[in-house]
Amino acid sequence: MISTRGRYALRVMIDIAETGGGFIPLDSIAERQNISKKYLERILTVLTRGNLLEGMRGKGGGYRLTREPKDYSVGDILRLTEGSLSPVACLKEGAKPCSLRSECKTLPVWQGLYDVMTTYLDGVTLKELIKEKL
Amino acid sequence: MISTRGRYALRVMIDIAETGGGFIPLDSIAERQNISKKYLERILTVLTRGNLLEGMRGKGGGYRLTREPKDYSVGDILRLTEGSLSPVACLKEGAKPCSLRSECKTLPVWQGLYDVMTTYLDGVTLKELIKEKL
DNA sequence: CTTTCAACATACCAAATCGGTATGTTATTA
DNA sequence: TAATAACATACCGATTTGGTATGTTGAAAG
Repeated sequence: MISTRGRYALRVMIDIAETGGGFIPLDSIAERQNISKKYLERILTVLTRGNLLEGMRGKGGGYRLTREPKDYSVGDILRLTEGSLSPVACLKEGAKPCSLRSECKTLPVWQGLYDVMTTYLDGVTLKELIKEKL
Repeated sequence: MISTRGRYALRVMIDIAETGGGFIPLDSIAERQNISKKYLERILTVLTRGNLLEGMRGKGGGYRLTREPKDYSVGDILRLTEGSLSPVACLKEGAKPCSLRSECKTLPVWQGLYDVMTTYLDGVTLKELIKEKL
């Protein structure tokens, strides 16, 4: 349902948020989180392209947040890495409108499910998930 | 996320609930719902094995509900056909307990998501989805 | 008692997705 | 110019998904 891409992405965002304000190299994230470097690289690429992270090359480079932890919702992170949070294809943004839409008896169920999911996930921010620095 | 198996299953349950109290043959369901007969057969097998439906062979046979529409929740139907409603593997019933469970910062998120989903889906019954017979 | 109807049981298949790896290029700093 | 580390592509095996084919069993009608 939520694949490792999204789950790893969330863990990585928490990791970076906790580790500090500077650029964090991929290698150290992979080590702490116990994720294959190459696989993690693909996930970080998505996060960077989506402007949730900023990448910096060369020595002293790495990744850092582009905003404050309180300004990331879990929904933001998952929507980007998973593609969509829609539980069914017909509710995905950009899906071809179903011809039976008006008479579909199941649509309200999916819409309702979609709503409770997004409300919940958009309500949790990174800030609430990181360990406060003492 | 929710595959056609679960979506079809829900449509079929609504169909059977609306069509009446007798045995409804697969062929007529497939026709009304525009689903391939052979694929539908597999879904109905799951629903029958899970005791959500009762099958009857031979002429005059077909499928019928084993309970009243108000006693089926959407969650029941989807849990059976989709296997689980858990959004992540580590929360599936019977999953090997994650060794990092106590320190996992993302687990509460998944648990919370799981909770809002099941609360919602278990709160919607078949009865609310069928067209009242006038 | 045999034909017909319709559920039940297996096995197979193509395409897509998932999780992961390999190889190489570009930009930054020491 | 050498080391570092992000960026870019392309490939791969295993699993899941959606679907089909073939045949068997049981119940009712004739």
